[in-house]
Amino acid sequence: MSSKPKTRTVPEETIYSDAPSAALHPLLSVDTIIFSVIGGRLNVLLVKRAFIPGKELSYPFQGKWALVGGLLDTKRDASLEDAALRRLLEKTNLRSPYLEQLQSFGNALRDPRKWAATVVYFALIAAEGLQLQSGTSVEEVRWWPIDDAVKLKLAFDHSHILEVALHRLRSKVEYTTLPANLLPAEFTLSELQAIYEIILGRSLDKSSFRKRVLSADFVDEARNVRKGPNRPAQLYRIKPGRNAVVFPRTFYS
Amino acid sequence: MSSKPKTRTVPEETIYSDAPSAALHPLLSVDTIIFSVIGGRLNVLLVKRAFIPGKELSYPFQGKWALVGGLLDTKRDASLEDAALRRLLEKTNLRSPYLEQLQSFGNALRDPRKWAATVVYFALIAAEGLQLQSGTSVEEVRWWPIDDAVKLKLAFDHSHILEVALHRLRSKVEYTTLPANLLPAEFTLSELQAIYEIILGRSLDKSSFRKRVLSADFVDEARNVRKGPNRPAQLYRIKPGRNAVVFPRTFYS
DNA sequence: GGAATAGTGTCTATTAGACAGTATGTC
DNA sequence: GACATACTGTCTAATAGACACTATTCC
Repeated sequence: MSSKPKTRTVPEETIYSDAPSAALHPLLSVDTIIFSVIGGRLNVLLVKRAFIPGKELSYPFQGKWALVGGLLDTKRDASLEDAALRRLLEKTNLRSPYLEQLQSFGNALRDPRKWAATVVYFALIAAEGLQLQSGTSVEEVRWWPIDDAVKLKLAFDHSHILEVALHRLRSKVEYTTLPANLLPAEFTLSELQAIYEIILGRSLDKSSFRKRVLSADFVDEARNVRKGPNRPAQLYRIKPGRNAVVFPRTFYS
Repeated sequence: MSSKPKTRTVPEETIYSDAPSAALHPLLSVDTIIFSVIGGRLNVLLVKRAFIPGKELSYPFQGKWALVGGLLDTKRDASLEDAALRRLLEKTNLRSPYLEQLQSFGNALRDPRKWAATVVYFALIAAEGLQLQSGTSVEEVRWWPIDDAVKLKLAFDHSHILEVALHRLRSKVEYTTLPANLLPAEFTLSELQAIYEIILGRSLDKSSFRKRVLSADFVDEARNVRKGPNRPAQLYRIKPGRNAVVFPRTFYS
């Protein structure tokens, strides 16, 4: 996904701008919010910022929990999304199959060092069998149940960003098939329904849920069934290229 | 809305980063896409980049049409949104009552000078009675009918950005009350329906449209009526704080 | 009264939700 | 057969769309 930038770089002083001081660049970073459902609860992936004694001014919020991210590196990142994927991999050893852009945040005060902007991505992934691993400048990586995470005082304005992401997630659950990404490639409709119920925080009628999902035409029957101590359940998989279909209505009840 | 940044600025060389070359900053700009319905057609506001002889390298795409925007100025802009509003005012003399963030775009190749990212906002406004005025580095400002605008080769990746914005607009029209922002403060339901029909490119049933809008509870009856050579029409205004209500269903027909 | 647009009433088709009932596996 | 969960069928209520009808103004 990465490729070497090919731009000719014009020396900064010569870049024409109608602003008086274009050389006063802001910092630009990327952050990624990864959600997963683990043990029946919605979780978010956070990293604890390393302690680097003597660098408190230039590396703030030491020891604080934060979203996964970091400064953009124009030498190594071909695009914003590349940057987010690279940071995710570097800091947590995780590869996300896709990223959706949430929003950008930028102002003079969110970073104690200087004017800073961040482009935030988010993704839903199946947590099963993932190998997390603390990477660069990270003391610890772990999943936080969402109810605990929102009570933390995260680094920078990350608590605020998390709230925005949660709001977006909850609203998208109402009318899209996005949450299917929280499951492994093959899943049963009951498993999918459980995911919806966890995120929405209320139960849904089985019959309408199935009608809704099947008529949205975004899953294919898989070959196999899920065995258990009861009637086996048909497995489904997301149709290729359909990972966020929009339902024509929201859930009622 | 602007306030003076209060951050203490740490010299760049001392900013700790886990990236090897944090000093290689990308350019950060903001761009704004303003839509309006004029003469029964959807229009977008574009500016023509000035000719500045001898500055072709440092000020690219001279003479090309572009979205309204420019580099961020950390001295003058307290936030990304402030920056977008300031550029809009500077370059076109327009004040937008609100801005919605569309998306950010950033990669190594979209700007010939260097790695560049832009945070893009969009807004729908009522065009009537607006005084456009070409500002800084702008040779011309004007409304372009959308069908013509998409055929232009805009500066940078602005043609691509315009397509993304159009897609977002058309999809939001299906299930939100956003298009009401294209009308002046007071409007009739017939006028609102006409706006929806223009953007959707198809006609809607009057009865269902009215039921839908009124039951969404986002307009209040105004005092006045709109007079004409026929039965006068009730005027409505958007309820305070309700400028983008979501309908529980999309339009069918 | 005629023209024109505003606004309403009624019927139908669709469908979400409720909920009971049936199906199919394990033990 | 008991059980557990998968899956389906039927009824009801809500409502979007179609479309005809009425209302109110200017001329």
